[in-house]
Amino acid sequence: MPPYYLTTAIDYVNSRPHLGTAYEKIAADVIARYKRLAGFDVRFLMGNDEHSQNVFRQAAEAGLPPIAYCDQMEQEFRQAWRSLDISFDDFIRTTQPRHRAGVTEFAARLHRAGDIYQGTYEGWYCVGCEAFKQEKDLVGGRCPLHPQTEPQWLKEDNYFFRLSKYQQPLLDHFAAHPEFIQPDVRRNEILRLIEGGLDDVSVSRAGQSWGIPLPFDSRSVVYVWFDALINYASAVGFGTDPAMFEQWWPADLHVIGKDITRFHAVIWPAMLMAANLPLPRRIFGHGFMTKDGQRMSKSNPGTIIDPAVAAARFGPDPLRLFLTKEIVFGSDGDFSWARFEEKYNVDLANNLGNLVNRVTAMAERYRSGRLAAAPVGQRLADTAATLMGAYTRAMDDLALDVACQSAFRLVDATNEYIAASEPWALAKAGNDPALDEVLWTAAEGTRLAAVLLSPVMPGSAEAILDRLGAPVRRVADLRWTNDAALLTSGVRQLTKGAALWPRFEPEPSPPASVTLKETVVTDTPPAAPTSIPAIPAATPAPVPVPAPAADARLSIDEFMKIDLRVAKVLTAERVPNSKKLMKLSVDLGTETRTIVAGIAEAYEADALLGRTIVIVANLKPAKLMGIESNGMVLAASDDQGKPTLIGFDQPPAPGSKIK
RNA sequence: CGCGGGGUGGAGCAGUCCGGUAGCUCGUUGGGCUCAUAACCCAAAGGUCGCAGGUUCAAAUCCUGCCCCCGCAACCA
Repeated sequence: MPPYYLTTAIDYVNSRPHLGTAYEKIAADVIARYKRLAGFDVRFLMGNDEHSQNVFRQAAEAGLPPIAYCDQMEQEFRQAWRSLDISFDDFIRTTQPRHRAGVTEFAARLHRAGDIYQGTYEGWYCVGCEAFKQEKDLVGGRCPLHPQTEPQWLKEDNYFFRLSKYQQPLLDHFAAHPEFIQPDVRRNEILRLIEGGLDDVSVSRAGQSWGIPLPFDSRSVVYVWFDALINYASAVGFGTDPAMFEQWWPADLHVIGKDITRFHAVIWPAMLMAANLPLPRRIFGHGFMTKDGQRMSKSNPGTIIDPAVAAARFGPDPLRLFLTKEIVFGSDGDFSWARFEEKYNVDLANNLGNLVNRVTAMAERYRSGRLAAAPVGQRLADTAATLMGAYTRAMDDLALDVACQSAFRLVDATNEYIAASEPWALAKAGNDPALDEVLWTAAEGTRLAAVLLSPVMPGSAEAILDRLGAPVRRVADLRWTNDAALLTSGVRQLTKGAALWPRFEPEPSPPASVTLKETVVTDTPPAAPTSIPAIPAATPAPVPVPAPAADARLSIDEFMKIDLRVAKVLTAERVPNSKKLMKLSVDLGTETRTIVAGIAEAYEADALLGRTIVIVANLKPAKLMGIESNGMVLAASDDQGKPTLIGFDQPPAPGSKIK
């Protein structure tokens, strides 16, 4: 069997997986499963990226050694992927010995090749932050967070990768391999970037412990992104198992997000050239997910969807189908509960599920479930042949959405075939040969649709094949050459079971007077499913509920550290060129303060004048759009991030303490 | 001139690279069927393809200008 090695990006472990990361894994999983179906020896790699300073900090905050924190996160991620039925063959962590060995070897090679050289990074360094600061981040020559300490002009010894040297070789490679980076928009973007000239890049950080030491200078660690990219090689034995590496490298496909295409399409290939290794065959930069049209972001909690919650709605397969079929692979896509439910009803309840139901019901009713092979109806056979061609072409082009549509056209064609051949009429007329042919053909059309959909909906495909009494029912055993055709031999025992996807009946919509904007949007489904989906995940996993922090409650002393005060707005003006910021001067009784608040989207300046508000009075100053803010205005935020100011029924005197 | 995405029947989207009858899903209307999950099948209505110019025998598609919406970053202390 020819090998096929594909990877997803490895994930930062400083937050739990969300629907966007899940989308990437699902898409890659569909490709992996399709390749297995097509007869390839597939190796599907995923993993976690652990050597980031954020992770180090996050662990410290959680009071854990970094590695223990990463161990925990690994379980979270594995659990999430299991609940989505992701069939990865290997899961790499950048803290594993095999990866350290790979990175060490890689860095040594580039160093030997003369493509890593020592340089210095110069800049302002704040001892308080333990970080370099850009000139623009300093306020009056001081770090805004540590105004007492004098920033130092530091030179840090740093190692650089000679990326500039590979500009022309990269352009040559792009010219010779137009399919190297897809889709085309990404390719053009990267081409322009390379044509614009490439600068050498820093590949090391000095004075840090959380990372992989440079083999030629143990005082420095490998920069996290350099470290991370090498996972694709180290996972198949680079630096540890030459025979294995020989077998799997180069990777056939890197599935990544569009935000990291430049790392994968520019730096990574250049690194491989420098190491004298073959380049991956294809890189695909998929788009991003939005929720109800809004970018998923942490500052907008209503947009964050837990993939396990989405999968728990109807089971993992409807989610996998929705993301694969409804989003043009390569473009951005939107998720909304309403659309998800609609597509569930249309595709699964009405069409595929109903088809399985009517086929098995007719088999039971007319033939006690037992069907013997019969000639296949020509009109369906012709349609099926066309659709299978379209399906494989689409899959091979990574047009996953188009492939799904082809599969569903076969579902439609089978439904149409049944309507046109009217088996119920044949039964009444006692036309047994014709009835046998129609029942067999309909069962075969349905079985074939299940095979085509098996990469997208593996658990469901097995359930369907089972009911159809198909000769091969386990997804892992399906082979394109044997199973992807309308069969004309054998005897089957079909079983009608409970509906695979019971129709979802939405709650009656709220009164029309409630405008959508004011409806609070949450990240949980609007209503519970009316019945439990019949198809469990291959590995049923309980929905993980985020564990509440052990005891996050404050003591009264801690609370008292926060100085909340009543303040009266004296002046208010929008900060020029800003979208959200309003500059306020407020009366605190004893003094007048300038505060910059992110409320300009919700409040007009005039409406704020004279208003009594609540502020945090003892916050460290911060500079926003060049204006120093001395406090924070308290406001409630809805899930869309829109603030509503706190008010009083009787305005107290400015300066009053709040507790 | 910060970067990027988008404007196509009532809703949500494809099609735009490579010009040639504007397509899909939902919804609406009418009909059919009764094997099936009020499902399925057939048919119909409904579109100045954001606006204005230009190129062309021919423009949703190519060129120019403009308008509008949405992300990201700057800015949510």
